[in-house]
Amino acid sequence: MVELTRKQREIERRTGEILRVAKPILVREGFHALSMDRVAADMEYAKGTIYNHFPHKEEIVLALAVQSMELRRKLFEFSAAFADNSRSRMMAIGVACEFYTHHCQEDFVIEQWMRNHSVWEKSSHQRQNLIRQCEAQCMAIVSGIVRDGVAEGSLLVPAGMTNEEFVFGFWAITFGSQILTASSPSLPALGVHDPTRALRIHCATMLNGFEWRPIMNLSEYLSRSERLASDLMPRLHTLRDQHQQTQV
Amino acid sequence: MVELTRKQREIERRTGEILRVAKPILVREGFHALSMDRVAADMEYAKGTIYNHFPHKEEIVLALAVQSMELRRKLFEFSAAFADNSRSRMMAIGVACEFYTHHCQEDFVIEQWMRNHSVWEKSSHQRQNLIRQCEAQCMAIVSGIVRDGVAEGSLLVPAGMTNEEFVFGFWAITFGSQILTASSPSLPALGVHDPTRALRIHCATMLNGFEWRPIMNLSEYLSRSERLASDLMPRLHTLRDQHQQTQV
DNA sequence: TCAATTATTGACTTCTCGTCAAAAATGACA
DNA sequence: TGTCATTTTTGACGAGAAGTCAATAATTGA
Repeated sequence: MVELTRKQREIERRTGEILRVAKPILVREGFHALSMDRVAADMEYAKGTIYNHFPHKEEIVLALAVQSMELRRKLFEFSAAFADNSRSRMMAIGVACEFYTHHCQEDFVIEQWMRNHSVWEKSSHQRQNLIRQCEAQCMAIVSGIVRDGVAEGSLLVPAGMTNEEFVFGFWAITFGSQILTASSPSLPALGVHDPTRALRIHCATMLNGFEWRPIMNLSEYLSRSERLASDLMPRLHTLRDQHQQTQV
Repeated sequence: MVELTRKQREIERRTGEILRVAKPILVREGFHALSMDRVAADMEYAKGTIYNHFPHKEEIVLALAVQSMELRRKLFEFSAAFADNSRSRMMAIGVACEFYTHHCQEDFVIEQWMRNHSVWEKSSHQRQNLIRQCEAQCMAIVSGIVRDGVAEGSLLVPAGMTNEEFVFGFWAITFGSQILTASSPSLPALGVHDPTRALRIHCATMLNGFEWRPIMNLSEYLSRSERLASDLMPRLHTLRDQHQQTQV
């Protein structure tokens, strides 16, 4: 029994190693470059062994995506508890998103691959569910903040709109901005020189537009964001490094 | 000379046919399923002939993307001229985006493939530039509306923010919402039952938040959007059908 | 120690990409 | 119309990746 678990542990360890080898290939050279032969060669195992762990490379991508989504959830969990009033907590989520975009670029790239239709479709329901769960947990964290805001009386979500639909708008603008920043040929050439700052301004406008108190004017909002970011970011760095330790 | 052009025309016609054959494969079965062998077989030509037209399949995707972006631009051009005051014109752009998402789904899927890093990187600068141009034209149309709004005095873009950065927010939220709707496993399960309506509400909030006059309350905005949509949509359908005729 | 179970291996089949020499079609000119 | 240079088309081919599976090796329990 003890021996069995030793072997079992050995196998689990190798699963992690496969992911560690596959991640930079996927992130830096793309899905096409990630081949089972290559992973096997890099690890000095036979290809069949890799297939014992993952039935195809799409499953490797989803396994990586599970890690990335878990990191995101951890960042959200931590950030959501970092401030006191609901609006600041929402702003802290914004900081977490900025952190994820700028300092967890690899994970962000992986999330994009995960959202690729052909990758998603081919992978196991089990891992799909893990991702869905993680997504739901992230949503629960943020919509929880909205719920608290409503309960505090500092926010009124429009009639006929769920808290989650309220969150959806912020999710969409953050996510869309990330993708455009990463994939639109040349935002600066289009006149978009500082997408991060622009995003902050738009979020501020939305928060004010929904009258989420305390209302702040723009410069107030921006300086608070800056302060929040410099307080929160070091902690997020630690969190991220811890998370990466766990993956070994 | 006349003979030469006949041959030339024959070749151009076939380029179009390749795209017509490739489009449904890419859209319905994904990039992976789009193989040169398959296109050749479907058209009853040899593979080498297809390679005479396109050096690899990535180039086919970008050629399709050029068509899709041109359709988008046409929709924007038409919509931007459809209303009189600047805020309504901005709302008309929103309607055009909704139309594109719901009634030009194939083109939207193609745009996503175009934004895929490995596809983009491999394709010719010439086609990349066509796409960039189209993107810039779309941006120019929308930022033009913003400029007009500022000139009319019905809108004040925050200091230190370009018109394009102002547009960027709307672009991001619209685009992000489209991607999430298309790729997030189950928005309804997350509590997002009507993303389209949610998006409208968020856009309304942003427009009001930036004090783009005439300010409207939510129900006013939604009923106006609805009216604008029912006026504009039939024209956009015509426009789309015309565009598809040209591609033959 | 040995048989049963489990894990690993890499050769093999199938598929696609992208190339290129040979074959076919075209066109200009006598 | 016949000839020949040019252009276009063809499909066989090499390279390389996906995924399978029978043979081999390692591990375990008795």
